[in-house]
Order: sequence, then structure tokens, then C-alpha cells
Amino acid sequence: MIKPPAVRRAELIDCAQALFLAKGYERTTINDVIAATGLSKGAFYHHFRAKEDLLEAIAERFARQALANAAEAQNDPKLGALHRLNRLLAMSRDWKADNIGPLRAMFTVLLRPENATLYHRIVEAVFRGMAPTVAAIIAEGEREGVFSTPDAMLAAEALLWLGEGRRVFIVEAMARAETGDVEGATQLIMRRIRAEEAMIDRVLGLPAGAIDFAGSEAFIRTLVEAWVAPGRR
Amino acid sequence: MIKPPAVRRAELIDCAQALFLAKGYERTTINDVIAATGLSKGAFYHHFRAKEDLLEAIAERFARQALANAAEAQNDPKLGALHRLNRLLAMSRDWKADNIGPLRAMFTVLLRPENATLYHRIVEAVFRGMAPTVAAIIAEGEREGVFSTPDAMLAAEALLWLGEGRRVFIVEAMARAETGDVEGATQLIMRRIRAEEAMIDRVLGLPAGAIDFAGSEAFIRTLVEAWVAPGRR
DNA sequence: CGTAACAGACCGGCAGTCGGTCTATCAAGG
DNA sequence: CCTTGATAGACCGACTGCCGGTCTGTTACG
Repeated sequence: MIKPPAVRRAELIDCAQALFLAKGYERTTINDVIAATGLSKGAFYHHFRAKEDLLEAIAERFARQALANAAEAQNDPKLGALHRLNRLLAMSRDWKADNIGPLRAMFTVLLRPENATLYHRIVEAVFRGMAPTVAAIIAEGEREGVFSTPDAMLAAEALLWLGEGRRVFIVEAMARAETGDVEGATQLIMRRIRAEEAMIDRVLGLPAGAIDFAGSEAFIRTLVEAWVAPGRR
Repeated sequence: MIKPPAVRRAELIDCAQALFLAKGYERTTINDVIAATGLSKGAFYHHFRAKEDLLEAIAERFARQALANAAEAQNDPKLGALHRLNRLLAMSRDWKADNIGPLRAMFTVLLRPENATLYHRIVEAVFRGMAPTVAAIIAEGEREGVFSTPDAMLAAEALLWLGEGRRVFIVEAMARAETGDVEGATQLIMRRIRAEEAMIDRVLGLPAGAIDFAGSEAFIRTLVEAWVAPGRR
């Protein structure tokens, strides 16, 4: 019955995350969580000081995963900054493609209004973790003379924020895709992403087309198809 | 005792806002609100369907004020788009200067972690209201051949988002100002705003220096001084 | 006299507490 | 090497105070 604290903590976080996503943070009770784990109230409050600690823990875990993912792109400092930045974007893109199923489940739920709190926590945690990494790449690019920005940190924030602002489009595109209009959805996303790329090119002082968020149009189309038909694989 | 619904509603919203800012949304109870207004539970639930409605109402009111402010800058379509955009920014700036006292009180409280929910609601509501207005100006600028952006709406979002991202800097600058380093705080903010201006210039395809967020450095310094010495006037 | 504004007792349910139990670990004594 | 006793910390679950929301009135206005 008794397990080491780290394991129990992870169990509780897992269960809580599933429940928060299913029912929303506010509407999930501690009793739900402990019922799902089979633990007692006392056990829960032995590992967490309050319900809110669960939010913190979940957000932190997300940020760690995102950061670990990003760190791999950082690990080869021989590459140029532009190459590394594009590689970072490519990795994030490929990761999305590989995890499209869980991501879909997660986001359709996370974007519901009742999960705004959880969502913002996660976004903020990821932001805090990623911004310095991206800013470092940009700053190095400036040292290389490849990038030229008014302010590296600001540019990094802008780049990250685009992903955040994109979610409104994704929602609309997916709604369209689900009516069968895969092509329309793909075009909607492509137009948005191309605009984002152009904006970042300008912000970083790059020639048009240097930044590659999207990969190919075919890739995006595949993503949309995978999203809309999750059972298929 | 009995008052017209609009008045009572406003009273309740006023009280709730004050309490939310003082104690945070979660920690303010309906009983607190009705105690402050001298009304009963029944009266409250006669005017609002739920506690959450108060958040909605407060955010909406903020957004309306911001929008009303912005609309004035719109009302002269004879002016060029760049002029109108700069005027919009100038108005927002002057409004801040005129209301520095209440704004200070509001923001020092709104940025505390326990008010994240309220804060995000307000930001979102203002965003939704302002983005189309700004986008319209930008789109017109493109028609005039003055601006050139990958996407007007995206550019508008970027412009608005900068204000949101700025808050971290404001917090740091104000902390510095309160230690007596008004000059350092001013410089911190100026550097950030100049960088923002440069970014927007690039995003809108303008020559450097076309956009004017800050006004003069002296103006910013005055703002910082007014912030740090709120009693003075 | 009907309708809308208001009153306030009441309810179910929630987060968090508290006294207590159980178990793993380990040290000292046999 | 085994037993025993003690300590820490993992775990238990009844309990409490309070909060959001409801419901049955009561009052004032048109």
C-alpha cells in the first residue's frame, strides 16, 4: 500500500489531470481525485498543501516536458542560430504530429472556458521556461550577424506568443475540418502560419521565407486529417 | 430601498470589483458582497445568476471603457491610417497619465497571483473589443499603401499583445522606482517601449520611428514619478 | 392586484483539519 | 543474527466551518 512519496505524488497528479480535463478544475473535487486513486483525504493532504497545488504541479510538468523537448534542439552549438531556431520549430512540429491523438484530446478539453485557469497556468509555465531559451538563440543570432532585432527577449516573446494566439485559428479550422472541409481548414491554417512566418522574419530582420513554422502544406494537411480522424492512425 | 435594476446592478458590480481587487476573486464571498451593499442574498441572485456573472460584468465594463476611448480616435476618417493609429496610442497614453492614481491602485492589485482569473478575463474582453478596431485601421493603412503587413488582424493582435507583455516590465520598473531609482525605472521602460515601437514599425512595414508608443522620455519620467508618489498630485 | 425588487432561513456539498493508526527502518541489546 | 522498541512519516476517515445557490415568503411600486 505504502509507496515512496514521488510515486504517490505522480499518481495523484495523473488522476487529477485526467479529472480536471474531463470535468474542469472547479468542478473536480478532492473527493473525486482520492476516489480515483483509492487514497484517503488525509493521504492527499499529506502530499499536497491545497487543491491549487495540483494546478501548479500539472503546469510545471507540462513546462518541463516542453523544455526538455526544446533543449535537444539547443544541444548542438556548432549550428548557426537560424538553423537552430528552425530546428526547434521543426521538432515542436514533429512532436505535435507524433502525438496528435493525445494532443487533440487534451486541447479540445483545455480550450473549454471552464478550463481557462488550468490553461493559463500551463501557458504561463511553458512561456517562462521557453522564453529564455529562445531569447538565447536569438541573441546568438545577433552576435553572428544573422538576426537583427530591437530586443532579443521581446522577439522571443513575440515568437512564442504567436503560438498562443494561433489557438483561436486552430479552433475555427478544426470546426471547419469536422464538417468535412479538410482543404478549407488546411488553407486557413496555412495562411495564418505563413503570415506568422513573415512577421517573425521581419521581427528578426531576416529575408522573407527564412523562418519555417509550417513545414510543407502537405504536412499541415496530414496533421488536419489526423486530427479529424483520430481513430484511424 | 428599491432602486431600478440598472442602478442596483451597478452598485453590486462596484462593490464586487472593490472586494475582488482587495481580496481576490476566490476569497471574496457573496456574503461579503451583500454585506458591503447592505442587500440580501435574494436580492443578489435576483440581479445575477451566479458569482461568475460578476467577473463577466466587470470585464465587460472595462472593455467598454477601453473601447469608448479608442472609438474617439476612429471618428475622423479623413486622417491617414498612421496618424489615426498614433493618435489612438496617444489617447491611451494620455488617459493613463490622467488616471494614474486609480490605475496604480488597480494594477498593483490586479497583477497579484490570486487575481489571475479576473485579470485574464479583463484582458480577453479588452482584446476582443479592441482587435477589430486596430485591425480596421491597419487594413485601411494597407489600402492607402502606407502599411504593408502579412495579415492585418495578426498585426493588430501583435500590437495589442505588446501592451500585455509589457506588464512584467512595468512591475520590475515600479519595484525599482520605489527604491528611489526613478531614472533607472524610466530607462527600463523607455528601452522596452522603444523596442516595441521598432518591432511594430517592422511588422507594419513602416520606416523606423514612425510608430510612437511612448511620447517623449520626459513624459514617461513624469508617469513614473506620479506612480511612485501617488499622494502628491 | 399583479409584478418585480427584496428578505433571509435553509441546504447540499466542498476544502481543509485533526487525532489517530499502520508500516518501514534502524539501532541497541541479547 | 535475531528480537525488540522506538521514531518518522505514509495513510486514514470522521468531522467542521463555510460557501454558493435555492426557495418560500414579504414588501413596495405602477
